[in-house]
Amino acid sequence: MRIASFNINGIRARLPRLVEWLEERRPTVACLQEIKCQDDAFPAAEFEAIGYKAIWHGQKGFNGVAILAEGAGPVEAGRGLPGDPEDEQARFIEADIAGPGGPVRVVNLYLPNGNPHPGPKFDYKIAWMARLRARLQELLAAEIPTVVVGDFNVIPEDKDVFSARAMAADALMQPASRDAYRRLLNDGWTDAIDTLNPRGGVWTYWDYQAGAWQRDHGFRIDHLLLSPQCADRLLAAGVDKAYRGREKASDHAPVWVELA
DNA sequence: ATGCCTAAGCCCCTTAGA
Repeated sequence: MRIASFNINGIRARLPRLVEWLEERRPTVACLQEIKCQDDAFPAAEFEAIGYKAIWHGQKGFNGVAILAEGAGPVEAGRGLPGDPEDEQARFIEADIAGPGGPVRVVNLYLPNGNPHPGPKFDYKIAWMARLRARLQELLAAEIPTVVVGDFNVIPEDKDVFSARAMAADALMQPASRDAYRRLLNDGWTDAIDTLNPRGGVWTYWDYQAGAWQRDHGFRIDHLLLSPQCADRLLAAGVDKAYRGREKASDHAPVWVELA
């Protein structure tokens, strides 16, 4: 099965491009971030028409996540990141997906950006990452085959950015952000793209500004983390880079992992 | 040091993104 993740930056503005990608690539599961719409505005019928059932967690104007799956569709297993009842931002949804190798839990997240650093938005990011770690530790302890995907808004190492110097002040690569991401990996999650591209130089995001796409000034912030049960089944992982170059593209490209 | 683009709210500028 192939599980994909795509920060689409507005589902209404991107719908024709998104349908195009789904039909051309046919991922088994497609996790979307930054849908930027309220629940009643989610275009579920358009996805049904091409064979995908969906669950979604939206909010007005910003954020918002969704999981699409072929066949029987996703079975929701939770929405909203546990650990802070005050947090109402729509950034987290979990589902179980039936597969030929047994069910797989898919966690789809849109981690806070955290800029500007320092400041309250950065503090929210780091606190969110601590809550995420706690939730993911529960899933590891349960030994559920799990794939955690999404826009993590963390550049894990200098090899994951076109210029570490240009981005040095950014929240995406502050030591506190990287340490929190490293702690996740140390708990037992496998970063699929990094494992298959250990020398780096793989980008998943290119800014709209300053000709970043034309200059290939990107970085890697969209990640696919595999629990040990899924890491054993890793066949391939990659970036659908060409979609970033199309008309009306998102500033992110889709990423995907293929499991046996 | 700053803006470079883009989407969406709400209503043509502001907020947020990364």
